Amino acid sequence: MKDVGAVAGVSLATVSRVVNGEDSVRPELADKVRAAVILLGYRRDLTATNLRRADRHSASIGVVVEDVSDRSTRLLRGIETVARRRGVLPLVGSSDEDGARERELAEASLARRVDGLVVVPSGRDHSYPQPERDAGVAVVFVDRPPAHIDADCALSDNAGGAFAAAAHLLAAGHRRVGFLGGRETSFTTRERLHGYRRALEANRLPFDPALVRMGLHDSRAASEAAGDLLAGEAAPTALVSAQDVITIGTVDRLRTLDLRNTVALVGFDDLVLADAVDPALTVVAQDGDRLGRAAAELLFARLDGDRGAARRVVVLTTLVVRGSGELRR
Amino acid sequence: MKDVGAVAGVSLATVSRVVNGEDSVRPELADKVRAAVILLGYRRDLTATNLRRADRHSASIGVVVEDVSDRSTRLLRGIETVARRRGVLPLVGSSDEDGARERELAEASLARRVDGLVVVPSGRDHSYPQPERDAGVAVVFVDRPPAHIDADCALSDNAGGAFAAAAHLLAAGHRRVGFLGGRETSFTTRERLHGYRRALEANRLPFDPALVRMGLHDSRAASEAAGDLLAGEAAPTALVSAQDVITIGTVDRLRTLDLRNTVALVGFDDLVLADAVDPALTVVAQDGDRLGRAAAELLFARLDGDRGAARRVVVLTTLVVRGSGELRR
DNA sequence: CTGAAAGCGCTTACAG
DNA sequence: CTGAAAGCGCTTACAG
Repeated sequence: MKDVGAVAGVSLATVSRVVNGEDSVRPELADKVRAAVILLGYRRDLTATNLRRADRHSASIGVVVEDVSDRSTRLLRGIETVARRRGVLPLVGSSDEDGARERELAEASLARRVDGLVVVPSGRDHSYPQPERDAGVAVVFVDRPPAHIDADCALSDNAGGAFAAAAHLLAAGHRRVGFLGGRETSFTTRERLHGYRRALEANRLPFDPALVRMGLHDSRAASEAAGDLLAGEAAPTALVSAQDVITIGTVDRLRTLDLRNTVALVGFDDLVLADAVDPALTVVAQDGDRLGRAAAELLFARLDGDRGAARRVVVLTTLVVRGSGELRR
Repeated sequence: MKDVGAVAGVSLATVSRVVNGEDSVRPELADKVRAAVILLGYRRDLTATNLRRADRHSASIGVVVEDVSDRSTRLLRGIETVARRRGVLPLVGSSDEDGARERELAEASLARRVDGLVVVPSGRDHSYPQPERDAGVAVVFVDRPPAHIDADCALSDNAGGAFAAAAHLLAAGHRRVGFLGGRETSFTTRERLHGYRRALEANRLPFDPALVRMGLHDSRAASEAAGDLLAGEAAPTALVSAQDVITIGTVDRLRTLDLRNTVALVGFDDLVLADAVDPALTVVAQDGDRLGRAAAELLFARLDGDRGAARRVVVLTTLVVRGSGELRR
């Protein structure tokens, strides 16, 4: 900027004013400055701008997701979409569900003076951004509620989705509907189990633990659990899978057992080839993009001055009917 | 930092030294400083650090991909993995294959003084980061080669993968192998077509344009093209699909035509439920994670002082045999 | 309308 | 070993 001023024959302050689009500078001087800017290929240093500026906005936010290459991709895109409208760029990191890493990543963003933070919480305590929050950094959690901090949060309607999945199967006449779930330490898993139970209740059916398998962490475990369940005395005639990897394992097992056209299945989370499988997969689809947008909107509302109580936004799921869930009893 | 100094009863310079882990400070003073840091919840402002520091490293890089929620997810993860080892955080953006947006995003990163830039190039001219590059910012392109700039680049072995796909089908006895490709403006598409042609040549078969459909931009177009191809006089007995969306459309059409166990298929890019489809999908899998890691390694090598000529790294693909590609003629 | 100067939060020679 | 001071690239009252 100093150099630009030298070339244009004006002070550094004038260059700053032109670069910032102030209209107080005489047009001919402004033109000279702009010419010098182009000549020198000058680009303003936003980090310095940010350091000096009164509002101190870095136009970047920190985003800590579970895994940028997996579950969180659409979420990230949703956040990006909203952020871009404001010229804000996300700094991203994958926590891999590790609370310590989550915190490290969040603090790494904070050290770079982000204006806000969106976190998919993994650890047991999410109070760590409180100091920055008090200093005006917006903090929003997404996909799961945080612990030990009263902050905004955007969630998927996990219970509602699982309810819809189970209710759909019950409506098709099934009375023995199994549930294949992930680890019960997971908030989303618990919510989905809860939705399943509510659907049973609504149909005046008892909750039968013999129809439920939890703690399935990958598709292999899911495949085994499904095989187990289906080999039992009073095997279920329909299954709810609470996660994409579980659905994959279950589909595999139904195929092996030649039960794919016999045992109905509704999965939670949509899958790319869901249409190509036989029968095509009926699923409860989450709207990751909207979830991300909701989180980003909560965040920017805070940056825009919203001082209200912490809000919780729930994004609805959609039942996508394709075939596997419509096999009648 | 000023406040910390006041509380600890030392100068700002001493605080800086302690925070930076210099061992020149007397232990008792250092302890006082650390106590004050904790007391005040002080966290260093990396942006200010970066502004003053001699080396001027911001410990962040810019990453512009096609779409964080789609094709580029594993790539992004690979970059993140390598960057994290160095405490570097990526600023990410999706270009949606729009050259102007790509440039905007890259420049937005550059304005935030990133140490390097990884770009999946979309536009026609990628010389825009040259000024910063001259100033020491590392610039690497990935997935496609850039134009009008002589820079490092990490690519998938598109030609080799397509060669392997076609050769695999030819080895199974097929003589009429079709090719379903995307837009020919795309570098990867052209490379894949080229690999397919090389496989024909290697088997002394002529290239027959009647067996090729290009410009397929989504699964619906692919489905139609596949139907078209298979309805012809001398329909192919095997197909190579050059992209994931094309594979999805093709699988759908083969199923509709009841040809899925008759016409062999090898797809480019792996898919989540590839195992669950009947027959399971044989594909040429790209290693997006490694591609991203390769790009990041090129970048950090430059930051570490590598001044050699621009390098091009090619990441190999893998043929994953599952069934659809092993149907014999 | 324009410039000289202070200062954002830091680091780093330079003295002492 | 420690501190006072200069300065990184900018913005912004304050004069003129």
